[in-house]
Amino acid sequence: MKNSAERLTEELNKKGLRPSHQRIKILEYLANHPCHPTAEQVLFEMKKELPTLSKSTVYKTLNAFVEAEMLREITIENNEVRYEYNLADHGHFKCEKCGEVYDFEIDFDISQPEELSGFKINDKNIYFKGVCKSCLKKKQNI
Amino acid sequence: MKNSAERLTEELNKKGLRPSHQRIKILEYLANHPCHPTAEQVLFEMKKELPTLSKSTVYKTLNAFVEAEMLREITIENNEVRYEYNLADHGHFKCEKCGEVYDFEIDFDISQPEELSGFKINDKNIYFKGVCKSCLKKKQNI
DNA sequence: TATTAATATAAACTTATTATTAAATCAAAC
DNA sequence: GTTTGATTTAATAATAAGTTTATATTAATA
Repeated sequence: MKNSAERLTEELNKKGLRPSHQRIKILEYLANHPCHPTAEQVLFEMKKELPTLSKSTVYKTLNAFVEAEMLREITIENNEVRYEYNLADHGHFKCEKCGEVYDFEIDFDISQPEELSGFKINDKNIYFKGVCKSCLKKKQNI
Repeated sequence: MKNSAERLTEELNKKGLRPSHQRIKILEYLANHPCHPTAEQVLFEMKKELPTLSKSTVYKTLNAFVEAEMLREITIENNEVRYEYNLADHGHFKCEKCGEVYDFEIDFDISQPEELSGFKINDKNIYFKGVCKSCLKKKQNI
């Protein structure tokens, strides 16, 4: 575990968030897995460790983390918000077959487009869609 | 009008869509305005010309146009789908103040990222968020 | 321990989208 | 021009899914 509960507790304290058991566990999960779960997926996953975890706690916790800039919200599809711990600029690829989201490195220091001169840019997003290697492989084996 | 009703009628016929009055008007609107409306905004706008236009017609029409690859769906926020006639690759900027969406040119021929080698890419999207020039100007005048 | 904040539970809400069905429109044949 | 059949539209209701709220309970801090 790169991110120990101790370190994450400290991180929560720094942000003025009381380090409850649930918050530490949820943050630990996101910090130590390169995943991009929806709120629903976080709930499903964390129920294994925290059987009493509730939907409202997950939503409140994730929103609090985004507010505190500990997590990043990503929008690829119009019907789901995903969360990730990785705050560094990078692109996302979503597989149309399996739904998995992959990270990829890409140069975000694109020169500011002429059309946006005088604009204040707060957030840059790049996402691709298609079929991932693993799903392409499956298809061939049919 | 760059795109006459006649030309659009032909386009609809080519795609196998009966060129109804509503379809022509909606397509005409999108083809001649560089806008990125939601279904709701299309309804609101077109009601001026087509007072009896209904929600279901707008949704069906827009979906049919996307299906026929006459319009492109764009997802920036998780709670709204926007539509545009411009099928060429370009980026989008959404202003967090006024909600307006702007187009900008950007090089999409980025070399395929290493992490995506072996992946099939069907769709590339780039969107920025921030505050547009016009809203920045307003702020200064307060 | 007292105080304050966070969680669990269930229910309610919000809102984009779709289904349904009757009426209207259109194309084509008569 | 009229009839016929199929497609499209209008209007309403229903769906569906993610998200939020109310409240009682529990946990964390001072």
